[in-house]
Amino acid sequence: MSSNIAITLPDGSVREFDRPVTGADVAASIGPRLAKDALAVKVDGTIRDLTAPITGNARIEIVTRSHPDALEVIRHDAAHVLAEAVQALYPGTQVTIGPSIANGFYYDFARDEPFTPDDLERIEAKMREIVAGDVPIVREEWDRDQAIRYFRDIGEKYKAEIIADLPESETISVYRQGAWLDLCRGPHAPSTAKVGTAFKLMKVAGAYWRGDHRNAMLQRIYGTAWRDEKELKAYLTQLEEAEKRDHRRLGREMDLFHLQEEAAGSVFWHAKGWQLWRSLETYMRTRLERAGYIEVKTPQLIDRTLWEQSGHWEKFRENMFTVQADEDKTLAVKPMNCPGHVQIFRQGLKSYRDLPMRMAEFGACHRNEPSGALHGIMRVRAFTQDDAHIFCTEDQITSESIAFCNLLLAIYKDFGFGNVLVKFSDRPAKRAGSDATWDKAEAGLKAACDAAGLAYELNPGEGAFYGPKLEFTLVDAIGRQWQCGTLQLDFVLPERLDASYIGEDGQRHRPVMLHRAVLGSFERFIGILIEHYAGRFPLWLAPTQAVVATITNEADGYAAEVLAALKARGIRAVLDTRNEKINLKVREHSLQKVPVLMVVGKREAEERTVALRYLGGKDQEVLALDAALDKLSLSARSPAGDAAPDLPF
RNA sequence: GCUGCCGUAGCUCAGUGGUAGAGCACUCCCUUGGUAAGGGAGAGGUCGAGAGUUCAAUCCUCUCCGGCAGCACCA
Repeated sequence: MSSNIAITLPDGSVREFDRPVTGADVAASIGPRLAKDALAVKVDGTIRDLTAPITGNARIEIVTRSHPDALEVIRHDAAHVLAEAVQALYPGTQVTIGPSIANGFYYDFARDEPFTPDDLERIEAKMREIVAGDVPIVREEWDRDQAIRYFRDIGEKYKAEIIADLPESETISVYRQGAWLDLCRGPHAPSTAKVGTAFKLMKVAGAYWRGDHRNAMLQRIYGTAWRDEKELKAYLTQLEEAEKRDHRRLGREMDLFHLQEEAAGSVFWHAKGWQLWRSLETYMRTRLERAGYIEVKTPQLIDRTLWEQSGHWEKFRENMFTVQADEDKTLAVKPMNCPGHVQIFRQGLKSYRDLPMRMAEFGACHRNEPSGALHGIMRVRAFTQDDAHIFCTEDQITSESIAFCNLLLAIYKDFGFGNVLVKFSDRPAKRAGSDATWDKAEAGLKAACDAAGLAYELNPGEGAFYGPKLEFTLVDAIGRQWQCGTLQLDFVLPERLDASYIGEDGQRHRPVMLHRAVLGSFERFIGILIEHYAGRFPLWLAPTQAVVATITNEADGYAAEVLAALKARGIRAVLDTRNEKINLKVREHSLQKVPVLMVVGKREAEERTVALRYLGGKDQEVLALDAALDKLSLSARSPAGDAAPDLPF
């Protein structure tokens, strides 16, 4: 005990101790209440057990339930309690791993019998018993071989395997709660009671041992856990809210599209859904035109030989649909548009003066996705990309990347996606192209992010073999993340498919290809929009923008006039002259999420006005017909506008 | 693709070894009503497909198809 230990607390105050201390000691020195509430301690930014010795000067925070990191500890504890409960109820079940995750925790078990929903109830009840038992959770450090032997002897093959695979330097720690124990790195709260009561088992599902599909399938039990009942309830309510915006439900309720088993993975677009699509497509077309793109259309069916040349046949064969056209002729339905675009580029001699050539296609692609991957219209087998390939020189990579980032941000902003996350994947170990080229390409992408004010997360070594890439993830109205856009540099395909241009020097050169998409696919993006807006589309996107609803059939004539006037202004409106009360009409069109309701009765017919009611509002606004028309056509304008091109980039 | 669950009227769901029910929607009639469900009557189902067990299958068994959740996949 030669030197003192200085413990710095979050408020900046320093406490001196004359010997090694623990988080529990420090908490106790501050107050009994804190000592009681403590779950763990954060030492220089790392969460540790309260009993972990602190041997040197440190900044510490006592982690109580209100601490930002408390949930991490609570959920991890909950996972252990879950494992104990399961082994108590179902002897012979092997435990594997059980981490805390976003919103909760899970534990993977190896057991021949499947767990049923009834089992989950029993397990949860048992967990509550264990928590109520207030059993101390105690850390022990074991010898490696002894640990392997122990777990092997009690039949815990998976645990033994985990230990055997831990690096030699790793301390083998075990946490004991009562008679039960588990191999675990920790940290844990001092007692099972700290889990609290605000948890719930949610579902059981399969998961591969170590996430590898060649391994055994384990049973994963998911649970959620929170600081208190109020948080738990808020979370469950949020799940319900998310369910209400499910695009599959809204797609049906709003008559946008349907799916059926004879065409699994392909969408039947109904009139309203297709209107939505067309609005989006028109918008994108305007955007692309203004950004200097040309639009093309390439074949659905292309001979196998071209796919062999492009490399798809070798790398992507499994996901491709093929057609046996003749005995010796195999065609493939295109899974991507790039080879087709290169064919167009290759027609005629290209000059450096033609570059950059920005070639866009709303390309309908088919990929035979695994059945388990299909999900509503978000993950389908037939989809249309907002695809484009920019053929350019290496010198143009940076400016083209910047232009693309700006375009992408502007588009996302038009849908209210202000928060965009970027992942930057740089050169992988196995790659094509020279280091000098990669240097240029990576620098170009980085410059693009900087110029667009985008912070990016680095994904080292995760680039495609043919070039580095950016992936753009947007955050929707309820905080969920969707990866949509992408920008990939490609030095390989122009080579494989022999694309070239004549440079200033009169020699042939390889263009660089930038693969890029903003929406990703129309299907998926529309699905995201449905959920993001909860079906309440902004006026310019809403399939039906206005309904003219009559109160009495004495207003039918005038209502028809109003409808005609709306249509003349290009507003998508329908007439509701049914012999029904206005209450019913308001209700039904509100449920259909029509943005504007124009109610006309005897009074409006006489005064040539309309009573406007906006979706979600209770108030009505009575305007002269012309004023109402002006107002609506103004607010129904697409954000892309129809202004002159804002070139050049 | 893997594990588990599921498939009954347009939708949401009950139900039973002896060929089926509710609510909403739909159709018709009455009602002309001022901002989120007016009233009445009626019609509607090869119980996902195929095979098996059984005197008898929507129900039990198997296979297939599709859906849901998760895992794996997303070049």
